[in-house]
Amino acid sequence: MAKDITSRSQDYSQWYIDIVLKTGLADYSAVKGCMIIKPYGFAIWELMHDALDKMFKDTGHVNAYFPLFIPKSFLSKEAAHIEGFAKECAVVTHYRLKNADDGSGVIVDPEAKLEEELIVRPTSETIIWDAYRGWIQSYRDLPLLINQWANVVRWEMRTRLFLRTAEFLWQEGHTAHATRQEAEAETLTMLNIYERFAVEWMSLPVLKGVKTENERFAGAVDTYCIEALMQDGKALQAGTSHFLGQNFAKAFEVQFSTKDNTLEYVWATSWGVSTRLMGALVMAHSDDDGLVLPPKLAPTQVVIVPIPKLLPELDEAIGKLEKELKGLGIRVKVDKDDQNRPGFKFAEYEKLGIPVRIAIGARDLAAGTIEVARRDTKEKTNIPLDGIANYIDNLLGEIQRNLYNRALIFREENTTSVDTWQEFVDVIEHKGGFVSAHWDGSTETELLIKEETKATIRCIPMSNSSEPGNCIRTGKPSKQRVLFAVAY
RNA sequence: CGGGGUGUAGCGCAGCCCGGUUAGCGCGUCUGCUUUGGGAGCAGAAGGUCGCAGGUUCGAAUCCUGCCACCCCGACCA
Repeated sequence: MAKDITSRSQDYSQWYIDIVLKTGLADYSAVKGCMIIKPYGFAIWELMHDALDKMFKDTGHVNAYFPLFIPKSFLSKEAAHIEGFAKECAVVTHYRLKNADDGSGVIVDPEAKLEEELIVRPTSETIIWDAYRGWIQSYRDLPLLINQWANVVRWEMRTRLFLRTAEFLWQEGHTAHATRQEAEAETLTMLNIYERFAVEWMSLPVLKGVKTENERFAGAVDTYCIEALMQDGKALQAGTSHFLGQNFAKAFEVQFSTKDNTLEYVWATSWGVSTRLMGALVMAHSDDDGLVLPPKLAPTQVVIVPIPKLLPELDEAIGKLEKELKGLGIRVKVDKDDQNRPGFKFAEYEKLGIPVRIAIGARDLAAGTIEVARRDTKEKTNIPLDGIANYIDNLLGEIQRNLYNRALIFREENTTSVDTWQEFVDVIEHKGGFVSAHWDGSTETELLIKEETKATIRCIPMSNSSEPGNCIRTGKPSKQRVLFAVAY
């Protein structure tokens, strides 16, 4: 086991913190609840960004940037929306500092009070819809498919690295459509993109579903989500896509002329994923030795460790191998550093989660093989040098799939269908994971269950078939099962 | 906002209860030599306003008061 990482069985929460801090993904900062994303962590986020950004653009979206500050009055225009965010907004009240008269340092200049206070965006619906009013006049202006990559601030009581921080990075898509059907289709298109990203890039199985009224985004008509299961049996919402109906169009008076020359409010969606995905990535695959990264999101996919002495012919063989791998588009690093010994490097790269490690020394050269070690299974194999690049390329694909399959099996083993309250409580308390159970559809019951067990309804799965039954808690009739879990 | 914890070298800690030379230890760093197929060995060296501010005392890392910061757990939430 890694020297400096707490084991999962000992303290899961500390394990997560150790992984994040000690693999250089992130660090705490001078500001409470805010984090520094360090170069290694940011490199992973950039790979996520690039993959998602391409998917957005391939489906017709364009990027733009809206202001960090939102006039206070905007937030109060949509009643449900403000209610959802009011408690966690940072407010800018002044615009100038000055030196204190007593020389004790700088103070806020009381003379420089803003006429209208500014809210640091917790999300950008309001400022964007205020702008859309001016951009949309006719059906010819629709659809409007805009995304922005930005930071947002939500003043959380309790924060956790990546999973919940006061400031975080995300993308937020905000689209406007002429018809309800089109907006609903857009909501689902984006949900499917998130699912595809989770599965294909993060090797993360996710469940698509609809949120209950209680868990819905403030201001949305429907909130769809992808939910993932972490290794400790807790659920994590990994992405959301909202059908906003005409709520924001009405709040911000955004109307358009139809072909029939009538005035109608536009239909809207918004959707987002955040740096929280980094947390999901860590908690889905990593182990007591450190990070385990899916190859597609690994900043370095293959590391080559030469075994000293680095004689000219060994150096030459490594150079050739590096070139071949790069030729296949593989992100490869050669560690010729003479300061650290191979054993140290092995441990270090395992900690960093690099999917494939190649060791090559004089012994291998003589035998015409190299040692290939995969991070996911810890297997080491001697492979002939001949045709090695293609072998590695395939191996990366296999690791990507293996991580997904492993996580999928874990989720299946940790999804339990229950029909009695006793079973429900027992599974939530002892086994964890997703619990599929009947629910009477009322918010009161949902809140009651939450109070009694800490479990919340993660979603009403979209794959659900209707199945009559009785509510797990109240016994009232239920049309279908929903998914409960204790969540992050 | 409640409960708990921490703050001493870059990192991890001891010392504090019971005040007293020059504040220690491990890791890391630097220099040199030997090493190198799973976290190297030896020798030497550098590195500290002991979280901040007061107080008690001949004397404070240590006792007292106040403050600050961060972390963990809980309530709230993506």
